[in-house]
Amino acid sequence: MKTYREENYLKAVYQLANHDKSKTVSPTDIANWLEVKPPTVLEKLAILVKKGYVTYNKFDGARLTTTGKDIALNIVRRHRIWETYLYKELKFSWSEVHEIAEQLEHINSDKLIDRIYDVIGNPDFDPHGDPIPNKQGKLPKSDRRPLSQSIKGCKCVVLGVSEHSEVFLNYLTELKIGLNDKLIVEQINAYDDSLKLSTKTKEHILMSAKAAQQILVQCIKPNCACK
Amino acid sequence: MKTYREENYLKAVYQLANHDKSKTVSPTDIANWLEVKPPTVLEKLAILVKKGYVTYNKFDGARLTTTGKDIALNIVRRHRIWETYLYKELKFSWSEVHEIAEQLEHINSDKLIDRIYDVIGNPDFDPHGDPIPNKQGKLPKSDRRPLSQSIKGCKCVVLGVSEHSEVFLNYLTELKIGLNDKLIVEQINAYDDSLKLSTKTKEHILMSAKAAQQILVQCIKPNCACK
DNA sequence: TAATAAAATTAGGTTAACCTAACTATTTAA
DNA sequence: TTAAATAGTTAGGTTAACCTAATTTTATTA
Ligand SMILES: [Mn+2]
Ligand SMILES: [Mn+2]
Ligand SMILES: [Mn+2]
Ligand SMILES: [Mn+2]
Repeated sequence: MKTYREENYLKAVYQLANHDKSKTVSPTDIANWLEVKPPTVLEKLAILVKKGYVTYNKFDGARLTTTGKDIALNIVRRHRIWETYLYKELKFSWSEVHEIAEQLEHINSDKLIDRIYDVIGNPDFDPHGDPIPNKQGKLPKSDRRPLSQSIKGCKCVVLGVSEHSEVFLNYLTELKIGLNDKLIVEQINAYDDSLKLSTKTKEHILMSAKAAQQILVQCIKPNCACK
Repeated sequence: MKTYREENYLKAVYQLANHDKSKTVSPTDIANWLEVKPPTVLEKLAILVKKGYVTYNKFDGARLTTTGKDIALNIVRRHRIWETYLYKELKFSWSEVHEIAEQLEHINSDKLIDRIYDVIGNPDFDPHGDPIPNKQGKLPKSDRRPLSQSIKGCKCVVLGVSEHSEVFLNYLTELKIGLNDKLIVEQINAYDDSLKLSTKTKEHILMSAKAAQQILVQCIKPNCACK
C-alpha cells in the first residue's frame, strides 16, 4: 500500500535529485522540503529502504530505486496532468493550479487520469512548461535554458519556469509574460545583470537577474549566439 | 483540522441517521458502515463529542450537532457534485462514479467545487437522483416513493435509486432503466410481489420486489391511486 | 424469568508519523 | 589545526487510528 505520505516522500526525493543533479539528497534536504524534522525523515527512509523504493547512506544520500522512481514519476505525471486540466478545462490560473494538484495527485484512479489526459489532448507539457512523463515514466525532451544566459539581441520563446511560487508567477502574469510568449533581449546591464526586454504586448520590461534565472527559454534563431 | 477520516465519520453518522430515521445510530452501525471495529468508533466518537460535532449516549446513539451536520452536509454536497461531474463531463457510468467520488469528496478547495458545479450547470440532483445540498446545507425537495408501492397500471418516472451498489446499478443499466425513464406497471404478482414492467425501449421486464424497493419513482398522472 | 445472545464498553496493545533532546560525526572557518 | 557550526543519528516520547480480548450491559427467547 502506498499512502499519500509515502508518495510525497518518493516525490520529494525525485524532485530534490532533479533540482540539483550534482548534490546528494540528504535527510535534511527532504526534511526542509516536506516541512518535517530530520529524525522523521530518517525513520521513513528506513521503511522505504526496506520496501525497496530507495537506497540510503550518508555519502550518496537518498536515491530512488527503479521501483521507487517509477512510483515518483507516476505521481509527477498525475500532478502535471491535473495542473494542465485545472488550467485548460477549469480556467484556473497558472499560479493556482499547483496547490490543488498537490491534493489531486493522490487520487487513485488510473481511469480518471486517462480521461482527463484525453480531454486536455494528451499534451507533453504542463502550464509551467514542465514535461509530463508518459505511463512508462519517460519524459518528453525539450531543450531549454535560463533567460539569464541570453546575450543582447537574442530572440527567444518562453518554454517554462523553474520557480513555481505564486508570487513569482503572478509577477510574470503582471508583466504579461506567459508560456510560449516571444521575448527580445534589448539590453543587459553589466553591473547587476538585469535585463531590458520587449514582448509583443509590452516594451522595455526591466527584469532582475534573479527573475531571469527562473524563466526557461529557447532561442528562436537557429544560429543564435546564446550559450 | 478536519481530516478525511473525521469527515468520513461525520458523513457516516449523517447517512445512517437518514437511512432509517426511526433508529438511533449505534457504534456498531458506524463500525459496520466504515468497516472498522466498535472500540475504534467509540474512541473516535469521544473525540467528536469533545469537538462539539456529535452527541452520544447509549440510548439516543450518535447524533450530529448543528456544526457536525453542516460539515457532513458539505461532504455530501462535494460527493454528489463530483459524482455528477464525473458522470456528465467525464463520461463515467453511474455505477462507477461513487467510488471515485469517495476520494474526491475530501479534496479541500471551495473554488474547485464551485467551478465544477458551474460546469455541470448547478443541478439539484446527482446521477443517482440524490439531492445536492446547497452551500447552506439545504436539500432540494423531491417527492419520491419506492416503485414497489405501485399499483397495477401505474405510470411513473424514475427519480432515483436507494441502493448504489455496482451490481444493482449495472442490473438496471442492462434492463435499460435509467434516471428520468418512464415505467408502466403492467402486472403485480400477488405471490411474491414481483412486477411486470414496460418502458419505451423494453417490454415485459420482470422485476423482483427486492429490486423494485430500491427504485424511487413519482407517478406521472396527478390523480394516480398509488400509495 | 432464567439462560442466551448481542451490543457496548474497558483494558491493553500495535503501527505510522510526527516530535524534542542529546549525542556523534563531519564540515567550515578562524 | 583546533574551535565552532552544521548535519546525521539515536533515544525516547506523543497522538491518531486501528486492533483483540475481556467484561459489563442490555436485549431476546425459550
Ligand atoms: Mn506543480
Ligand atoms: Mn507544473
Ligand atoms: Mn455516492
Ligand atoms: Mn449519488
